[in-house]
Amino acid sequence: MNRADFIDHFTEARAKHEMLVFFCSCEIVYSGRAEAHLPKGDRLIVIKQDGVFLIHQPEKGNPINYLKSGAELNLEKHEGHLLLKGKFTPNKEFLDVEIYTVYDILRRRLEDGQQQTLMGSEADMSDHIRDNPKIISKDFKPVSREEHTKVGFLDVFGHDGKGKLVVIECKRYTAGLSAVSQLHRYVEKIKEIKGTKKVTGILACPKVTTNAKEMLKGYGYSWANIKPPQRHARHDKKQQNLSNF
Amino acid sequence: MNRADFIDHFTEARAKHEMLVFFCSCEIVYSGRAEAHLPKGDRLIVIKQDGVFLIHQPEKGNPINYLKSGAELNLEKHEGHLLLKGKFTPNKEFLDVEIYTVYDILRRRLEDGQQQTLMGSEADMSDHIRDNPKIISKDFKPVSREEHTKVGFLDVFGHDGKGKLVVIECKRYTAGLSAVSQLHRYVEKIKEIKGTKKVTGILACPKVTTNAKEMLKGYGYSWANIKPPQRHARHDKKQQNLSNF
DNA sequence: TACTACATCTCGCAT
DNA sequence: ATGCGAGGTGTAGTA
Repeated sequence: MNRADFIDHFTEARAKHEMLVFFCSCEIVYSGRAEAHLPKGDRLIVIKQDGVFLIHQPEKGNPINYLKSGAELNLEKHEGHLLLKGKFTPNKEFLDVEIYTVYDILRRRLEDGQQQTLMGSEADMSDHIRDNPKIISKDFKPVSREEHTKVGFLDVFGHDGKGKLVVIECKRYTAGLSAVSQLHRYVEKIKEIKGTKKVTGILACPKVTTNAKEMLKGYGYSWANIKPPQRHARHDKKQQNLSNF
Repeated sequence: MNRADFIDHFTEARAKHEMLVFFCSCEIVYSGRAEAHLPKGDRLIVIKQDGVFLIHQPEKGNPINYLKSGAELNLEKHEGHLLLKGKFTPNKEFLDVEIYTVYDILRRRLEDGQQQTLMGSEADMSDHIRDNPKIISKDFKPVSREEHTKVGFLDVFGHDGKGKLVVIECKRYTAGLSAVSQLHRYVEKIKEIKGTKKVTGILACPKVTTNAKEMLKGYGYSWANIKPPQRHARHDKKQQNLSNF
């Protein structure tokens, strides 16, 4: 597309805080938390209303380059190309895009104040355990949930009714070595703070890797096979649609 | 835009593996690894050539909803709206988008086979330490780097020339509690495997959080203040441009 | 601001 | 396929 038209679109879109997307051929240099270079190719560039700057290749899910919300963007006219310079000052990050050809462009003010409601997070799991402690064991008595202390953030904390403290770490999917390390860190800290050795750990998750299971055993901790709660299992049935909401 | 035109654009774009982006008003339900609902609002929808399906709100960096590469997409005609149904079979994930209005649309086949070169990763750090062991300490002798063992993945492994084994974990930015836990896990496993207590850990990174520093000390490990190597410090100078490459 | 941990994390790599 | 850990992780929540 015409170079002068693109400059106008860019300038107006930024001034009016419109969403701006375009296809182009470009070459990219990123400098900041690392140094990166991407040779010339076709990409989708997205500039959001809040300054978010995304560059997508035609495949793969993640942007190949980006700047976060609040980035400053400037378009420089050079001979033979345009230089779109992005700057994110707080982190001293720079994203420079040498634009050779702009193929197509869209811009529009989008209105959206909606937030997504989500079910099945780790917080939902700890809620579920707190409300249904029997799924951990007959004796488990929860005391707190999602507690932020010097210890760390304990998903669920309680005792077994026989004087032994219990730390529960929830994971919504397969737990690996790092989950066991995390649990261990909490247990050790509780021991230190409470001044007792009678503390144990439970990993609550639907699956544990083999190595993690061994490591759990080595520490004398245990695994509670628990799935994250999903209220709406609509897609397991034959039919599902939006009107369920 | 016209509903029949949109259907044609969608169908052709998918058939020709073109990139397809459009602004629309829509309502969204995700079901799979969690259950989510996003009420009606204006969004940018991106469908990539490989089936990646992204839905962006007008602010914030991450897509509010998405399906990974390989998703199947189907457009159903309903009365009063279109229903764009995405399915990612491997994970039994479903993303249904009820489209009320399509404002603008772009589609094009993008050609890009380029890969980004990146400097300053954690691997670069471990390289750097291996080649310059003195930055850790006068005595440190590296033995291996980026080694996959049953223990896990050791960034750098070596000894101090006095019979003590040394495990080094690199972090490119601030190391927190989890980094110390990770290092501890490696050290403990090495002790077990080698059958010796003479093993210590070093955290190599430019910064450590206060709590992590305490935890390190508690284990008797140490911190090596090391920055990830960045060959091109162009933006620290007055001038930078793409032709440096 | 610093710190912590989740995430529909994603991604690559090695087994 | 599974396991494991990095990521320019991003993001939210809290002290």
